[in-house]
Amino acid sequence: MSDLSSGKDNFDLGVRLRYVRQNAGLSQRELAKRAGVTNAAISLIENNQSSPSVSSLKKVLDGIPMSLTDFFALETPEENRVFFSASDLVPLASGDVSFRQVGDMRHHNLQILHERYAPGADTGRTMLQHDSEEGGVVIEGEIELTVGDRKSILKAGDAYLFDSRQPHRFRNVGKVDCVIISACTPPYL
Amino acid sequence: MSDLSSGKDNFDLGVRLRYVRQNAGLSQRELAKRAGVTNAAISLIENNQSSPSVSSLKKVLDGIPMSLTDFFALETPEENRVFFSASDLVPLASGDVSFRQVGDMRHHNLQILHERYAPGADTGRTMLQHDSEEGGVVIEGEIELTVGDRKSILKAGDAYLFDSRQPHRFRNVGKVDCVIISACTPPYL
DNA sequence: CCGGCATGTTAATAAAAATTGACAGCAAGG
DNA sequence: CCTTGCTGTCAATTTTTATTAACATGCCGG
Repeated sequence: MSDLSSGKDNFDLGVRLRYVRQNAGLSQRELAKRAGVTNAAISLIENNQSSPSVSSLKKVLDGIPMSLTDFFALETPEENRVFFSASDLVPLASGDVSFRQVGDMRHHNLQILHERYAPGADTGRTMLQHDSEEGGVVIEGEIELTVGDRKSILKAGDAYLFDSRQPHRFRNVGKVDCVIISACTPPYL
Repeated sequence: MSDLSSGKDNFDLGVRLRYVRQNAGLSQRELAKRAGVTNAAISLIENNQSSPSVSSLKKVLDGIPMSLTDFFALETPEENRVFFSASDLVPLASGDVSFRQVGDMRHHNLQILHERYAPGADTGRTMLQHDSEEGGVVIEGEIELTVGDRKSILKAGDAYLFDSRQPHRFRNVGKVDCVIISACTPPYL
């Protein structure tokens, strides 16, 4: 029942593994076979329902193949990087809401995210609140944004900007995915 | 009874953890307290008698503190590094015989090691053999070196050079630690 | 429509790691 | 000498992870 991914670590092991596995074009079962583990183990890891031992993780990565160094280095892309291909964005979360980050917040004070909300996706009943300033532009779909006591439905081309200390919440009330490009400073997630 | 450190990975998680812990000036118990784990767990990990889950390892490193990225990045020092401080040498083994390597063999064909043999330490009854050429100079203490059917006791200032395909063995028959600076090409350990 | 075959997920069990609570070694100070 | 406090290690138990063997879903061809 525990959520092993919590910890504000900016590093979600499950999401990261799923990302590199899919990037390698492998199914859970196929990777499992190559790695010498079971598909169930990979499923549990990717959903953060278990935290693999380092030796297990090494076996799994050998099946991709990828080194432990490279796997954990994804947490910290190069310091002075300027250009990022789409596949270089760092996944911070996936599922109903997915966040993919540009660059490494260790070396920057501005966080740019590619966000995708599935229909019905919601940042949650408990409103978000953090000491930053954030804004963004809706690219596809629609999103219902609540900030303090104000609420609005934004469509493609609409934008927002507010002080993140105000309680806020994103909810996709539409029928298709909603894509947003957002920025936050200082970085939050 | 399994030796989790095997795997020719050039990366001994237990040795590495012990190294960074001692570098931080912490005892197993003190680190355990800061990390919120038990000293026994740290002992087992450092001796490669258990392979920590990633979440456990993260907790331990938080107590140092050190990030997972940095911990695993030690496996891969910078590619074009020229100068190394003593504390930058990469520990490959510790205990009765300790090996500390200069730089990263991923990018070099010459392996330089700082070796230390405790009194009685021995590379083992089964002779070493590998496809390299190796040599070294004794800095402190004495070492009994057997190569093929020849055997000699080398003292500080003495040196050796031979083809590693010949079976060989190092044994400290003295009463104090023996320190050797060695080189091997292509890299072996 | 169905059957076949792929996907990812999940409950029960086996295996492995973490904790608890010891133990032995060592150095400093009575 | 003994005590005190530190170090690291280890066996037995608890807790967590990995495997086994299901199950549900989705897609494609008949």
